[in-house]
Amino acid sequence: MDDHTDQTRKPRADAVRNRERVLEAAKAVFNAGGPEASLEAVAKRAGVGIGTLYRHFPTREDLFEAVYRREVEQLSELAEHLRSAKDPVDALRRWLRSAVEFVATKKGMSAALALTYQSSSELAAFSMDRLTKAIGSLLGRAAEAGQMRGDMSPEDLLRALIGMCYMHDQPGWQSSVLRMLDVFVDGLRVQPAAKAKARAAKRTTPPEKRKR
Amino acid sequence: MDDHTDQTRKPRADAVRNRERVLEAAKAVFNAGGPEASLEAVAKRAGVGIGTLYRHFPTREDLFEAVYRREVEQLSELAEHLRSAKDPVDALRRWLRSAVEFVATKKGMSAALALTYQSSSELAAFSMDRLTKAIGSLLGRAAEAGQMRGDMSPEDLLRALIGMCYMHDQPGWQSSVLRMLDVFVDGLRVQPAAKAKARAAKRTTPPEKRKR
DNA sequence: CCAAGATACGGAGGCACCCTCCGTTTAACA
DNA sequence: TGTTAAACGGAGGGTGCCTCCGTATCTTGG
Repeated sequence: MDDHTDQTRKPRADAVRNRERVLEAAKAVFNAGGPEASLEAVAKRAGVGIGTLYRHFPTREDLFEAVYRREVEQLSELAEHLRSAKDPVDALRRWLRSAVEFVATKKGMSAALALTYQSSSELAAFSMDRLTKAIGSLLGRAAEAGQMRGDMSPEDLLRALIGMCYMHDQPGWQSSVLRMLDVFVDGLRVQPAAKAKARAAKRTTPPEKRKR
Repeated sequence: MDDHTDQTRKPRADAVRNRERVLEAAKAVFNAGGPEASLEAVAKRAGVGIGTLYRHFPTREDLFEAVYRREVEQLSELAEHLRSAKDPVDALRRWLRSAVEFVATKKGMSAALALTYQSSSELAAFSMDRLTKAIGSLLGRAAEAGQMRGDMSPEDLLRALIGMCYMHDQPGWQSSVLRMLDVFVDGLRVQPAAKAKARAAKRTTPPEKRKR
């Protein structure tokens, strides 16, 4: 009875490949057809059997969650890449734009997300954490370079971003949010004259919230 | 060709009755089983055939919308009744409590509501209007009686209410919201000493937002 | 009160999708 | 290359969706 075989086996290549394919297909199908789209359609688009889909993602919610998680991770990685951009402020701006785009493509999925978020608060925690860190990284670099106020926490910025996107049912919301974000980033920017003062305030008591 | 028959006929009694029954059943079934609940279950509970249900509400969304509208109207009517209560401040407080309860029973339906709101912005407009008027009526009476500040608009109060309920996934959110509302109403209350001043300020420039 | 016509009712039936189950295939390891 | 665990695919039973139409019921004019 050689039960010493509990050393984990390498996962099968086809399994890994298929999982990836299904995620890709699901992203496309859900974005196009909304959260009610047929899972059989997803399987067909992925070029796998329906059984395979169900083995990887036993419930519809599991699939939602996985797709969403993956995209959050991609946003997070984008922040990683943007860290090496020349202009830190521009990098932050670009990342925010990508985030808005991310929300935009999820338009049809908002109901599904509400449902998923409700059933798995762990997912909410995960994405908040990930996104906060992404923003924090970009924000921190810009602050260290002395180009931005240091008294805005990543959490605050994320909340502002979410709040702005929350009104995404009005027509033209996207450009509106983009405009607001630009204004916002400009506001965060350290004015040349005030640069020294901002650097001094970086790790001390945050200054009183400026009016208008 | 006597086409003068366009004088509207009285609607059939059974049709009216069945419509009402379906709405009642839908409310119960959706609250219990979430927005995915079977429409056939709704029909069965209402004691009507599935065909009848579909004639009255051709799509699932139509049914959602009708149920929701009806409840908003009930909230609105409650405000009407509360207008004749003795204590205007207490009336407002009671209405707010009912509104929170209304949200609470909709817990499972939040995803459906998101969906419905998205597809029919007219519904959103309707309910905002209705609820704003309901609050306005209670608020106005309390202000006229000199028991409350007159510089809070119904829209603001409604927004605050919605905002507070927006966090309804944390455990214990309901009591938290109720507590916050109490604080809020207390804050709106005119202090005996300041009563005269408040009455004077009623229709002029709002005073600076009070601290703490 | 009755007849006639308008209107609403119910549920059978066809269809799409959900999800499980298991015989077949394939990749990892020795 | 053989063995075996793991993954694959899709047939099939079940459920819910929605339409369609013969039947039942209500309103109205006489």
